[in-house]
This record gives sequence, structure tokens and C-alpha cells, in this order.
Amino acid sequence: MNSRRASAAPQAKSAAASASPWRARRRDREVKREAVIRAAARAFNHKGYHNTSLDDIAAALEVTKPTVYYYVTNKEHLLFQCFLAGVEPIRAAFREVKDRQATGRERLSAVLRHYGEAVASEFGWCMVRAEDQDLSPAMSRHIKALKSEIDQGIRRLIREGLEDGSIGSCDPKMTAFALAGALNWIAHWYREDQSLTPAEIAAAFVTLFEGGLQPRSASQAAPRASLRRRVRIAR
Amino acid sequence: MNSRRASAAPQAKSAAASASPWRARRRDREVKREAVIRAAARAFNHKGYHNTSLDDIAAALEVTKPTVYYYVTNKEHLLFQCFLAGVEPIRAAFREVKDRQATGRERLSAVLRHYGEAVASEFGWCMVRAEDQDLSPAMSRHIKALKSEIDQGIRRLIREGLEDGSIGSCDPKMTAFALAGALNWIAHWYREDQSLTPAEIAAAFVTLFEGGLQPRSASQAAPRASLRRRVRIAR
DNA sequence: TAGAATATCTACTCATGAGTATGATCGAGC
DNA sequence: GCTCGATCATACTCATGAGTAGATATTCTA
Repeated sequence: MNSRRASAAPQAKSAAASASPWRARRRDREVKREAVIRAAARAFNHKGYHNTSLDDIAAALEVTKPTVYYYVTNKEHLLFQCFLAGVEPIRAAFREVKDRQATGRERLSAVLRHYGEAVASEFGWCMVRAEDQDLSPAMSRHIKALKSEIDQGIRRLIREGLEDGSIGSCDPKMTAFALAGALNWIAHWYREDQSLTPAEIAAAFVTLFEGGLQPRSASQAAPRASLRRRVRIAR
Repeated sequence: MNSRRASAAPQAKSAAASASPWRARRRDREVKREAVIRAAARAFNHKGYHNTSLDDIAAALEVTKPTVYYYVTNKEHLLFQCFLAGVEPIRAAFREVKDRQATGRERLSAVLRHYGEAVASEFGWCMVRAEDQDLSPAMSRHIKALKSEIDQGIRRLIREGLEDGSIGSCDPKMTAFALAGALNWIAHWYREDQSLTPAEIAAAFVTLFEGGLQPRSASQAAPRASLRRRVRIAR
């Protein structure tokens, strides 16, 4: 009860003190604000949004609730910030591939790799699970818009792949749903099973998306008869 | 305020009254219990578990909260029942394909089709989103066990497909995660976008899983150069 | 038709958690 | 040393919602 504020924030006010103390203060504040967001993300990851109280978050930072409120306006705002932190890398991925000279499929795969890594990141859960039901109409609209932007971006890359022949015939909408869904779902199991790095997972997924389950070429149409066991006379 | 209990349950006590009234009562009770579960599922679908109060559920049934508690023990039990109702068709799908003489991939695809339809069903959301964090340790264990059973079932079918040559080289674990994830995610968007039936969605997904994005055969390695636009001199 | 189940309601308790009013403290500049 | 603004804590308010106690209605049985 008396060991509080042991390490609320690194408080690294070392070098670069040349600027006005005002500036330093402001930076300090920003650093702490981000620490609050990050702590919230971790707590949401661990216990879920609704099972996390602001007291929990405060406790994790070794401060009290009013201190948290000093940096963020309310709980849903906190979730919203986590969401933004989560989607930003994905939007960056889209921007990045825009300038790339490659087929639609290649650019799509690049985006999906970043997407997968983002979902497995610290903010992945919040991004994937930020629900309109938990947010005010205004924020809900904002989040929906961002989600839609990403969805449309994926569909566009798919269409471009269809046009340049790098992607085989498919429905862009359903395909986008399937790809994004598989990646989003990573947030559900990655906490428990961290046997692979986010990059490895993303790579494995993209490989599957590209090639599908069917064996390429060769033995495709003729499964080795010797292994066709399981004939079971059950009925 | 005085029009309550308009239609709490069909109350079909018509024929088959031959049995003892005891039996009739019991059936009645069971019917109503299922109506409660169903109402809960609908409410959870619509507003999410945490944003749904038992008063909401009661109101939807045009009864009061104690009446709901007369049929179920508590809120988490309600979620658990919804979960069970959601997974049962999937377990049935596994049982069904067990007796089927087909390649691993064919059996896997059959299961995935049922899986997709189950996720798009009334209980899909509850099944997919029942979180351990919201449940007591005992129920959490139970749900985890069922989820694991399904996961292992998918992996097994994948391994069998690998063995009989109907599935190309892949990591069963990651592949199972990707497939299940894509399908689970249907629950997130199906409420808003019902332009396709669950069966159509499942079919589209399975087609994608099987074939992948790359075009089969033919023009695969050589995208039509004429369409390779987008050379953009941005950097 | 009395009485026993069965089914439902009214009117609570109680805990939790979001958000706040108010005051203490601390560091910087004068 | 004093003041002022930034920061943080104590100690609340207040609404919501899970779950219950006990009364009441309804239906079946004897």
C-alpha cells in the first residue's frame, strides 16, 4: 500500500533537455499516455474488454484510476486507441505495396503477411475484437470505416490479381472474407500457442492461401491407392 | 405493460395427450427452456454477451427475469447452452464422415461445409465467441475440450489427406487454424451481410481452400503481360 | 373442490465498476 | 520562500445488472 508508483513510466528525462521544459513535459505526457494505452491493450488481451476494469489497468501501471483518466477520456476511447494502434501497420502495408511493381497476387500476399503480423501483435486482439456494440455510434462508425477500408483494399488487390492473371477465378468478396477471417482469428489462439513467430504464421497462411489444399501438379487426380485405407463397413 | 406473456411459447399441447400429464408438463418445460436458450442466442448475436442483460432476454420473451431463472441457472450457463447448441452439428458432421469412403480431402471438405453452415447459424456467434474469460473454470474447461476435439478432428482429416495424397504438403496445425479461422469469422460478418445463404458461403470457402488463389494449370506462371499495368514511378 | 405442484411475478439485495469532486504534492520559475 | 500549473490520490456518486426471497397465480391430482 505504500510502494506505489514504483515505475509508472521510464521517465527518461535524460539528454535532449535543451528544449524548453514545456516541450519535455509534453513529451513526458505523451510517453505516459502511450504506456496507458499499451497497458490497456495487454489487459484487454488477457481478460477481455468487459472483464477489465479501469482499476485493473491503473493497478498494472501502479497508479490509481483518476490518473488513468488524466490521460484518456474514458474506457471506450481507450479501446479505440488500441484499435488504431492495431490497424495502422495494416494501412501502412497497403501504402507500401502501392508503389511496388508486382502482380496482384504478390502484392496481396505481401499485405496479408503484414496483416497477419499485425493481428499477432500486442494490439491485434483489440483491433480484431473492437465491436461496434461496445462503442458509441460515432466511434463505431469510425471503426467500421477503417475496417471497410481494409476490406475494400483486399478486394481490390484480388480484382487486380484476377485481371493480370496471377489469381485464378474466384469471388473477390468471399475470398477477402475468407483470407481476412483466417488471419483475424490468429488473435484468438496466438496468446495460448506461441510456438511460431507472427512472421512464420503469416508465411504459412499465405502459402496455404496461394496453393490451396490440393497437391499441385503430379499426383493430384490419383491419390495413391495403397494408402486409401479406411473403408470401414459401418453401414 | 399489461400485454405480457402474449406468446412466450407455442404451448402446443394438442395431440399425443395419451401419455400422463406429467409427461406433457415435462415436454412443455423443455420447449420453453429451449425458447429461452434461443432468445438468449439471438440477443447475444445482436448485442453481444456482456451488453445483454437477463432482463433483455426476459423482455424478448415477454416474461420477467425470475421466469428466465426458473429455466436456467445463470447467465454463463445460458451462454454454455448456446455454445453446445452451436457445436453439436459440427460434431455430428465428424461422425457422419467417419463412415464415408472418400479421400481425406473430400471428407475434410464435407466437414468444413457443415462447419461453415453451423457458424452462420443462429448459435454460430455464441459458439465461436464463447470465451473462457467469461466462464467459470469448470465450464471453461468443458468448452476448451470441445473446441480442442474439433480442432484435433480437423487436423486428423488433414493428416489423412496428406497420407492418401489428396492434400498437398502442409503443416496440419497451421492449416487447421487457417481453415477454422476463416470459417469462424463468418459469425462476425454474416449478421450484417446475408446476401448469400450459409450453404453458398461454405461452398465458396471450401472451393477456395481446395484450389487456392493461384490459377490451376494453364497461364499460371505467366501472367498476361498486357495487363501488367500499375508501374507507377512513385519512388 | 381442497391441496399440491408448477409457473410466474413484485420487489427487493448486493457487488461491481465507470466516472468525478476535491484536495494533496511536486517541480519549475520568480 | 512563494506561486502556479501539472500530476496524482482519497474518497466519493451513481447506474446497472446479476441473482433471490417471498408472494401469487395457475393447473393438475385426488
